[in-house]
Amino acid sequence: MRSEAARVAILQATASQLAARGWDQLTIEGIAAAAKVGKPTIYRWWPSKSALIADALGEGVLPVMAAPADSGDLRADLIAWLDPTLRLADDHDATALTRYLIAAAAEDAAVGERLDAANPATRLLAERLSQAQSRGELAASAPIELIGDAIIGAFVLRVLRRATYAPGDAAALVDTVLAAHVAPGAR
Amino acid sequence: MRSEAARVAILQATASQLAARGWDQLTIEGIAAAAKVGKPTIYRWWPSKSALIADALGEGVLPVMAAPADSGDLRADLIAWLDPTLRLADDHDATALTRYLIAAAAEDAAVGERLDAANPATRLLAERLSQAQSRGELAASAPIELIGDAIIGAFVLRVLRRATYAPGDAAALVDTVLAAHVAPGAR
Amino acid sequence: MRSEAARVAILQATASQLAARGWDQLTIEGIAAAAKVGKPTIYRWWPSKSALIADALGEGVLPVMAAPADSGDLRADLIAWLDPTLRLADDHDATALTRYLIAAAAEDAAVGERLDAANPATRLLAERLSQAQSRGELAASAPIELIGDAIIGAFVLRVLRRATYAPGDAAALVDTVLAAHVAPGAR
Amino acid sequence: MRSEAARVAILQATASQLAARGWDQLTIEGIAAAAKVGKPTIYRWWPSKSALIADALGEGVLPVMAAPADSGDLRADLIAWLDPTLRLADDHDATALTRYLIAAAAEDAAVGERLDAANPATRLLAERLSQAQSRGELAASAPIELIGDAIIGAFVLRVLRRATYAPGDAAALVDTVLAAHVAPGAR
DNA sequence: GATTAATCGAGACGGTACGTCCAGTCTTGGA
DNA sequence: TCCAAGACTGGACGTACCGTCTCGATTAATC
Repeated sequence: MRSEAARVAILQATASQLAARGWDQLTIEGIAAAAKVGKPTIYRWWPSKSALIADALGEGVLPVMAAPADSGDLRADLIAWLDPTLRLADDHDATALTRYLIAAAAEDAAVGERLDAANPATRLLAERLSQAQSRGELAASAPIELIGDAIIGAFVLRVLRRATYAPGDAAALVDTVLAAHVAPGAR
Repeated sequence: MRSEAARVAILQATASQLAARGWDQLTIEGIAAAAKVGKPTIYRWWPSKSALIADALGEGVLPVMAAPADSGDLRADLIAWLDPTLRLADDHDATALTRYLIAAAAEDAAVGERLDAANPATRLLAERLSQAQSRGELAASAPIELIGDAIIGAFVLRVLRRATYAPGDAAALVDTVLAAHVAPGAR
Repeated sequence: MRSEAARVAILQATASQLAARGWDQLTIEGIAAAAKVGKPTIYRWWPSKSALIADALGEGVLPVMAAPADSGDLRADLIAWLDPTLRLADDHDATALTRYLIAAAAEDAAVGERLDAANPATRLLAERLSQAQSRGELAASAPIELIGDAIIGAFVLRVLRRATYAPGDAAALVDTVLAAHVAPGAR
Repeated sequence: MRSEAARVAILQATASQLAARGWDQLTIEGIAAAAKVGKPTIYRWWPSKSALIADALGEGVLPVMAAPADSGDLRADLIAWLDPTLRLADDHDATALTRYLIAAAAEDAAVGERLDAANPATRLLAERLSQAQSRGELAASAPIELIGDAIIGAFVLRVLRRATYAPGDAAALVDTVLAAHVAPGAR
């Protein structure tokens, strides 16, 4: 019978080890030791490091990004949400976990899909956009998913590039991607 | 005196091993064997796997993406350039190298920077956009770099997500990102 | 729980590799391969090559020298035992293992002690001498250990020097060392 | 033309490195560095570590044992010479070089022969014995070489065994080996 | 006294083995 | 009965030396 306590301990250990040491340095042995569990217990239930991370993502053990606020002004909300995020990307330690997850996603399809499904950023952004759409703030024809991809993709790229932050970046990005779809009378 | 033959053989072996086995499975030992070189020769000159890849990128040993054509119609050119790329992203084998490079970039800052600098996609796209700008096809105020980030970032995200291709994706993405900046009379 | 099979295989591989290749050429890697064992298994239980040899000596895996016969005539028995041994010392291949063990003993105290304790030559010679002593063939005051050291030491020296054998050497050595201690009426 | 300065520096470095680190840890690279000489300069003139040591022995760069005194009383002289030597053998650091040379001799025939030829102990002991013989202190029939082998062999064995010193050992050994050959009226 | 050939130092090369870490499998003993 | 603990085979790690090889720089002997 599978021990729930062990399962949780393992996923939490996975998360903390990933945050602390990175994808490459993440070892099953280390996770087992941190979770006070035998290695075979891990191998019994998960086939690989990636599967562990995919599961840890699903479990919400890995940290979470806040949702954009909903003040009624989509543009302002998105900028307010994006700006500190881009600023944070300057700090390579703060984005370390992001990068580790990107690496994991690049290596393993399951992590990629799970990361996408579990990632609050993607989901919450989509929700905010579709809210705006239902209110008429955004054109009905606006391709919500693509807009999300463009914004988050640009963020990912900046993280990978270790880009430096400049004030106005967030506004420029939001405007670039959003401008074409703002409903005529919305402003 | 450093042996140029060894240097080239090592970088080429790095590229071919990376393409064949992926970032995680990439071993210095394997590279050394493939390059018919002693391990210490590699360690003498490169501190890590990442440094090898960064160098291989600089050397142009890793494959290259074509430039968008310049027919005079920016939108059409970008779509023609982007569409097959997105379609290709359906094929997980074809994008494997892309994903390996993303993983490497996520793990190592040097690779990230080099990948950005050496990546023809980023550069060529920027050139095409700035050409369009100088012709008045694109608004003078258009943030070329951000537009590039949004497009390529969306592509990266789809590769990570193993998204499936749908006809029209390329056009939608280009329109989303570009629409706000097309010069008034340009269409 | 330690694997007995692995332990024995490793000690036997050590012995055969030592005999075949010598102390200097003895590699842990080679032993591991010959014993079909992982290197870490060796390092888990033995800190060094020397410790392996010391253990192999204790296990009796390394070859053994016959005891001197006991015909009642000490001098004749010792000569009969020593003569073929000295003759053999002419053959550098036959004494190779002896030399390897000397080298190992010189490098490592544990091997030295174990070699002394496990070496049947020392022990059997001492037993034969003390038998002779209890029978009155040898003076009660005879320093058995020193006599043993002198005989075996001379042998070791000849092996190191790659001395050539001459008939009568054995008798001369036995007489030199023993004469002073033969009990007056024993002959 | 061969550089004499380099030759001497190399042999001295060999000697000091051997004394300092032992036979096993003796590296050509270390010798070259200590002698401020390129490795090929060593390989040009000596085929192996052993050859270096054999040469260093011939050069007298390696330390030397004193001759037994000649007071006219052979037994007393030998004991006086042997006793401090055996006592010294208790100190494992002091005998380290002896053991290293034994190891080298065991591994390499050339060193064995050279060690024997160059070793003052063997030679000086033989000289002292033959002096005693010519004076009639020792029987004309005494096998000088064997007596030497027995004494020095016993010493070597004690060094290998890391035996502890007991007062009287020297006297007992000398008596054991010598008693049979002291000329009747000599005492 | 200049030229030329040998030898020098330095150190990179292809390799082998080192001793370590971790992977993933298997076995055992205690809960 | 299940699981922690941990030993097992195996393979890659990054390092130390091996013995060989090119390099220029420096001598030493010949011309």
